Amino acid sequence: MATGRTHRPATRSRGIPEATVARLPLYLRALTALSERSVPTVSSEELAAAAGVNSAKLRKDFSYLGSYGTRGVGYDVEYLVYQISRELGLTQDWPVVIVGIGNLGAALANYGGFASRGFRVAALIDADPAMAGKPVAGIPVQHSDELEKIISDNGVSIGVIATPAGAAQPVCDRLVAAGVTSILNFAPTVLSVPDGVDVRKVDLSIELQILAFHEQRKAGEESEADAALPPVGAHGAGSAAAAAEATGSGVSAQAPAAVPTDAGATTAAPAAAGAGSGTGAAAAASAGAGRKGPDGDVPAVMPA
Amino acid sequence: MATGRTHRPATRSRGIPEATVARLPLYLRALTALSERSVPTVSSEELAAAAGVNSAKLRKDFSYLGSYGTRGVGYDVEYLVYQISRELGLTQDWPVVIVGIGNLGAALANYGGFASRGFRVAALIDADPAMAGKPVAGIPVQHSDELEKIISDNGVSIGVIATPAGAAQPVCDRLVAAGVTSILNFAPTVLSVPDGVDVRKVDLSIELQILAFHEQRKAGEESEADAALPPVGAHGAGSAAAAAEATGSGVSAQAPAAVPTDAGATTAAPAAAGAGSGTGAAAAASAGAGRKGPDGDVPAVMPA
DNA sequence: TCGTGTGAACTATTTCACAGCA
DNA sequence: TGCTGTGAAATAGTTCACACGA
Repeated sequence: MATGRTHRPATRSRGIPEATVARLPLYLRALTALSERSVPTVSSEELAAAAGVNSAKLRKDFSYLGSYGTRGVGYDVEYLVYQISRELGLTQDWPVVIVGIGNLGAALANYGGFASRGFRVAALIDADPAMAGKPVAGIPVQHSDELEKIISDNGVSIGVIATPAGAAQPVCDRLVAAGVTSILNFAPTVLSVPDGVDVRKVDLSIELQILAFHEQRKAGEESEADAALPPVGAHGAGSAAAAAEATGSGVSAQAPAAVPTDAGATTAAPAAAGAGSGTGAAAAASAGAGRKGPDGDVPAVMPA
Repeated sequence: MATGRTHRPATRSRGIPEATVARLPLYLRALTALSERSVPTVSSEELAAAAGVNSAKLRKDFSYLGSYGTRGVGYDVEYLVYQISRELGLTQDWPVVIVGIGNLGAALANYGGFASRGFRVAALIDADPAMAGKPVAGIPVQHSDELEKIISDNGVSIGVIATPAGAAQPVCDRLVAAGVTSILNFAPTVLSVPDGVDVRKVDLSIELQILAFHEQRKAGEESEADAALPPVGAHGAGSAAAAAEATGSGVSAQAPAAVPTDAGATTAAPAAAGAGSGTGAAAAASAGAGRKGPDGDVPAVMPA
């Protein structure tokens, strides 16, 4: 593998920035809501507000798709819904399989937004024989032995992994071998996939940790300097609407802004520890002496 | 606020970039795994592989935390686990409440990684009286009437919303009013919160749509002159994919790289359509005339 | 007159590449 | 000798601000 350092001619894709692609679903949702209310047109300002972004960004995003608006007026809701749907590939049907029908898998299977927008749950797969045949969300669970057959029979190219961490990689490998080229991973593991396969991950634990980081900062700031922000006792600021005004003002800064959900995707972890491990138990000697750390104790952070 | 464009002394936070913060949990997980295997030290190369990033990025990330490595050797696993945990604020206990104990809420409550790493499920809350008292994951569900009391009694500052979309904003408002300053939202809605409150969202539908976008690109590249795309009687613009160009045959490129999970957070949608709606059924007249689109019909994209 | 579309400026993030320490 | 730590260069993404068309 190695070879060049994966320079890659850079973000191919017709040129729509990833950041923009990630926001299209947001716009689409807001537009769909407007459409349902039969609103004929929206301005970038209004739509941006509904989608939770600022209008300049929205206009820039749309500019990558083409010129679908009308100066002095705004955007035609229906037309834009169509254009974005098409751009996202939602005008076609995407059969998906969900592997791992535990609590989470069942929740995903029942998730309404799943069926809408072109996604169709082609099958629910679980390794537990006892689950086989049991209907979840109206769909009978199938045993994982069938995985390959299901994938090819249905032309599935998107797989959702909701298995325990340990089973994720093996399942992923099988999915990929069977032809899946896009994976949504809910298991707390870094998946290694061949080039050309996309992986996106959703990780509760990571999200919480990011929140904790900011939460900790807030707490520290209280006493430090600016008091304004977190108003004592309970109750958070009141200003809710305040921010309104649009653009400027509010903003707020400490907004998480944009944080990668990431996706080791494609490139994927190359060597990924792979070998090694052989070490096995051994080294009960515990870890390093008290390195620079004045504290040898070390925390806890119990593993999952 | 208004004043300068919210310059804010800049990202307060000691200066650790958001992108880095978002990766710390990843490193932590990899390190914890190594720690369990009693591996004493790791090089940036190894750890990076395990975390699914490249070593340069990892070293740069760590450099924001301080100089915790040893040249020529690597990083002391235990020590690094501690440092990152501390940085993320995981050395303290974070009580969290999960609101909305449906399929998803139950899955979250049962999620192991939840309890670990300093997070503790302080309470499960649901609006359905029938749920009250029923234990989920060993914790009895409490009625939402108790929400405020639970928040303050337990000093909860992090809330998880797993309710249906419609209930999300009201629940969010109550959580915030009760003192919660960090919210993890699983409901497919843009939450509006006051300044100082962080919101992160996890949205299955959005992730799938992003995958679909890339999947579509892959399909189109295969045959270059897209054929499979949506014929659709309507369809305004022509060229659709076409442009693709394909650049590097090797495809690859379309790696999602880093895409924001985002978080409208803070600023949040101000006006957000709010009112309106009253329109109700009315306007069956359908939307605007056939604007530039030669197609008045418009697609489907059924709403959720 | 109003709001889109967009070049340009600015900010954030990633990658390079190499000096320097254990 | 090997690997960290980090300026500097290269990219990516956001925001500004304003010309232009309906």
